[in-house]
Amino acid sequence: MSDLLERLRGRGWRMTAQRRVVAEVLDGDHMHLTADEVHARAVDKLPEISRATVYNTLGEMVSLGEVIEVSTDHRAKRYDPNAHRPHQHLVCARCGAIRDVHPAGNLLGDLPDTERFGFTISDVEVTYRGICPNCA
Amino acid sequence: MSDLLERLRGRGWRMTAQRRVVAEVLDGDHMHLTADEVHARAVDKLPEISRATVYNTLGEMVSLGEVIEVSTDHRAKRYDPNAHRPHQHLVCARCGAIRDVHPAGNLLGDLPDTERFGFTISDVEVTYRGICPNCA
DNA sequence: CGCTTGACTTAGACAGTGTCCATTGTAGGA
DNA sequence: TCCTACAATGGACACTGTCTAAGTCAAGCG
Repeated sequence: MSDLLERLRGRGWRMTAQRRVVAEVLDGDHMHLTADEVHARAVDKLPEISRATVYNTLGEMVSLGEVIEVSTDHRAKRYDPNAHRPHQHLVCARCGAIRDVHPAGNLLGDLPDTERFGFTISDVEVTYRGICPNCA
Repeated sequence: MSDLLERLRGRGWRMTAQRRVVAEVLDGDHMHLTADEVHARAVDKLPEISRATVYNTLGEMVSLGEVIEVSTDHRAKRYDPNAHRPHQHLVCARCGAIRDVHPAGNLLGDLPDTERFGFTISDVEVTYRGICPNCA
């Protein structure tokens, strides 16, 4: 049922009820939750789970590369379990809705050598902003 | 001396000592200060300026499109007075150094219609991440 | 199967960043 | 110069995230 959980188990993660619940919440149908939203949903399944545990667990998942941290608004980080298909984000400036998108071009290649200032570039993060159909 | 100040004056901004100081800080040592850093520098010039005023003033400058809000790390917002030449940012993953860069391609065009989900897209924000020469 | 141990969880205090509000001050026009 | 609307003040508050000390438990081992 939970791919995410499978992969984590395979990495020698000690499996606890708390971690299972966090993984389930992320893997469920809700995308791009904040840490506190994850915590709220986790509490529904496991009332005594603490905020710190959710933060720790999310942080570990990010370190393991199983989850991506996104900050599209300038507020709380959001967690995106879709870490295995590279993608970018499209955000509604009005309601904050977020969609995963897959740009065509070679984003890394768009930056000429003369604009790299000796940096070794490893990653490009793109956020498209606009107004979604509902808000238009 | 201060283009920024000129432009703001031209928009009918009520000119106060506080706003002048904030504009000078941004236009001076320029480059990607956080709000609290701006406040610290402003206090050097005008000791009684309050934190709230700096936050308000920066917010107004952003609304007027004279300054851009950047959040490259996932911590404090930074303020970029270089709002009139469209540009993106290159960030060192280790030391946090930030450089303005000017990518070649048509970033907006990179997103095919089929990936727009009915959004009216108005803006693209790109952050290149890597390691700077000093940290390498 | 029960022990042992070190990793995990907990609750709550704390820190950083940003916002709000009631009050006081003041820029700029009449 | 005086008025008034707009701006600044400062301190409380809210949100997000981190840390710590103490208790708990998963999982390997005998």
